[in-house]
Amino acid sequence: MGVTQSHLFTEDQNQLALIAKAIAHPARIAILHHLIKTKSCINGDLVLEIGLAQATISQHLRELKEVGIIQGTIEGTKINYCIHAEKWNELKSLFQHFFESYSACCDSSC
Amino acid sequence: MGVTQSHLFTEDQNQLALIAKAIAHPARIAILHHLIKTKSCINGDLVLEIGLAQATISQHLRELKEVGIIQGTIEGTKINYCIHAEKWNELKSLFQHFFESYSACCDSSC
DNA sequence: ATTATTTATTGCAATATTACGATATAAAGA
DNA sequence: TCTTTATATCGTAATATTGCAATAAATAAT
Repeated sequence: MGVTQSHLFTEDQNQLALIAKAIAHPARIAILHHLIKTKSCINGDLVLEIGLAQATISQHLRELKEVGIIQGTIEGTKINYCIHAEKWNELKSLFQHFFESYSACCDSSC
Repeated sequence: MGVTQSHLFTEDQNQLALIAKAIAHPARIAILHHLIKTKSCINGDLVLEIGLAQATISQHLRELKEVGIIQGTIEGTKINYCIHAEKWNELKSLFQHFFESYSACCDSSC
């Protein structure tokens, strides 16, 4: 028990759920917001920006990296994180399709 | 420990995270897909459609109801669930804004 | 070589999520 | 009224997530 029954669902459903899960934490949204704002691909002074411990931020960064939404390049002892543009657009259109699959037809006639 | 530090983030960040969390499970996406496909606002033969137990489906429906993305109307002993159109559009534009806040400017120059 | 800086990882505690059987509730039909 | 049908809720087990201190690893600076 307690484990998601992925085999019951389609590839698409599982994938969209995974992406949503990556976004489903305010810290990770804050990280993305900050990476977007400071286009220059800022590293982990996210620890100062956001009020969480260094280990926690690092963990959130890893989760974002795992779904491919950000990428990091080593620069001396620091690491430059930034949005992965292609992946971002991919995810963007995934969500777009999801939301548009409904909007077409219906009024709330329930 | 173990509890999300919501006070560190903005209203917007917390809200978007909550919505993402509602979508962040393939069963809930499958439910939404099914409600969209059968416009006629089908009730809980979702239990047959999806392979999960009745109690589990009911729990997922509640979570979707709690963020307002679906609504249910009692109809005898059954309940008609359907997408809540206005909320859907609200969420749609929230995600749209989020994804568009980046797409404007950047290439993956990291 | 030693020390400082930056990030990742490990281990652990607190809490949340997922799933389901059992049971409760409530209306419909016999 | 009694039974059936449909849904919700409760209790509980298994697993996942969140957060942090401590520590490791790796480069830079002295």
